[in-house]
Amino acid sequence: MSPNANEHRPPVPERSAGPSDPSLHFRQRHRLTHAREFEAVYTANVRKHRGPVTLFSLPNGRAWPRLGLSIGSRVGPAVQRNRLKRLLREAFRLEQHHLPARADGTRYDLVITCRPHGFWTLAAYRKALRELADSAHAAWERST
RNA sequence: GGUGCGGAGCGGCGGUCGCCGGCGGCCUCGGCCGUCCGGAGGAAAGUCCGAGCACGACAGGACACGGCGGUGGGUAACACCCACCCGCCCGACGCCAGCAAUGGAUCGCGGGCGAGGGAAAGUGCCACAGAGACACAGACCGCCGAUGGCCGGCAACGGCUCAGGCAAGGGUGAAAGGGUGGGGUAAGAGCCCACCGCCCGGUCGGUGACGACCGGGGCAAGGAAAACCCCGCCGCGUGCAAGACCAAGCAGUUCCGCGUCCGGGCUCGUCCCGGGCGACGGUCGGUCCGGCCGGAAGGAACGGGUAGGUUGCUCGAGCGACGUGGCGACACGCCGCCCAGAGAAAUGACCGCCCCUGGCCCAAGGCCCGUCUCGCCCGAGCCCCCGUCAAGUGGGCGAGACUGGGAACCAGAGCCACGGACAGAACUCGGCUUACGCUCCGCACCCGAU
RNA sequence: CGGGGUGUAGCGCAGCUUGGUAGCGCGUUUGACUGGGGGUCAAAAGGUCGUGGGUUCAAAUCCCGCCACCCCGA
Repeated sequence: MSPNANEHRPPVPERSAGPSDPSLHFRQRHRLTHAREFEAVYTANVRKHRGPVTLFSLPNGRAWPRLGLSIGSRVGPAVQRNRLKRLLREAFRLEQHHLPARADGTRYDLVITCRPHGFWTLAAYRKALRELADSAHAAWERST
């Protein structure tokens, strides 16, 4: 959508998404569905920024990561908000097995918030998601 | 080809990875699987009206408050839609004037707009300007001064404008109290007359708004009700986070659940602490005996609000053909169809080919410009000529010719690129309003060719 | 989902009820006082009254639509 989206997208080699990989589902269990789960992630207060995108993180004690999205009405009208959430969900779905895991194999709950911006491409969101999750993981490893 | 009205569609095909709901399987009962089925709109938007539905309140009526307002119809209903009436505006086909370009007027015609009841029920308002602003009004500039008065004159009459008469003209203003023409008069005036307008009454036509005609009235009755108001009609409140159900737990309420003896204490209550006996409850136990435990700790019943789950939740004033009735909105009949139901919120991502659009480039062509020729129209501004006419320059339109020029525009084999409107269901419908690009279809009218 | 409010000069606000002149404070500009600044005094400039329609002779004001922002309730 933005002409300068290429600045955020050095040509990342697409990771192979063939049948050799584990499943790329995005089911109900991959989502945060209650306000108290969002509150828990917010109170942990581990957040990383990249441009207009902010990521909150909290270990969830499960074998899979979970995603929560909080896209306010300031981002745009409903069509644009829906498009942004679809892009972020797709990025999470494709990257879910490359996101960091703790030593015991458990993963993190992630909450993503955005400020208004000209939308990026899917590859740019995948790269941002991976790097932000790694950065948050490093912060948790230091604190424990 | 153009204009107007109405309707339909929204990129297509293939592949890979996914999402929501349904159905069907499998099992470790919570998940997994399926060459299975369905999956955004005309505005889903704004939330401006009208309803359904749900709960609460409610005998009936009146007041208050709010909304609506030509007439008739449509509808579940409406501030919506249809038809008609009235008023206003535009056009110029017909009309008039002009040699013509063109201009003018008002009806018929065509198109558009209108929140369009009542201002002789009442209250208030109409700034500034103006003499006067709603009062059977108003003498600023004006007009007259017939009649009466004064002066002059024998008189006819003349003068003064003192009394007074006048709403025709000027001027002010958004608006000055019917209009035009004639008579009349001292000057004037619906004072009188004709026509037009207005009001009242009647007849006829129409369901009606209203219209036509006839008769009467000399005109009294300004604007504004999207100022208050009056009249008529309509209207209970809250809204799916309405509301209903389920399990668990909690606050709370009610009921049940110790009598007796001895000792001690004090704030002397039939209170507190300790002990014995008996009953009661629980527990061990198949049962009894018995043991252990219990004494305001518990048990039973009722039971919110919030959070959770289920439901409300999509078969409905439904959609699509066809037929009938109606000018139409629409109604009826019959046949066929099932078409999203989430709940931190689904319909997406990527790749390839094609379609549309945009840009680059460009041969011929269309096209444009120029020159020449021909035809038609305008008419006296300029130049020239002239006694005038005529002709020429000039302006406009059309046709043809050019091995003349141009590449902005049209079209286009090819290449490239991003772009593909407005916009996302949240209880459901009917409207309104606003945003919006392109394609296709139907009807009506106009122009050109055949 | 429902309800309410605001939009006027660069900034903050009056004026709207009862329609006819758009005003106040700060700021800006110019001049004077001062050697200069500040300050004071004097004068001036500056407004499609958010936007599009309607009613009216006349609209910031009355009515309707739209836009933007803010607040409240569940």
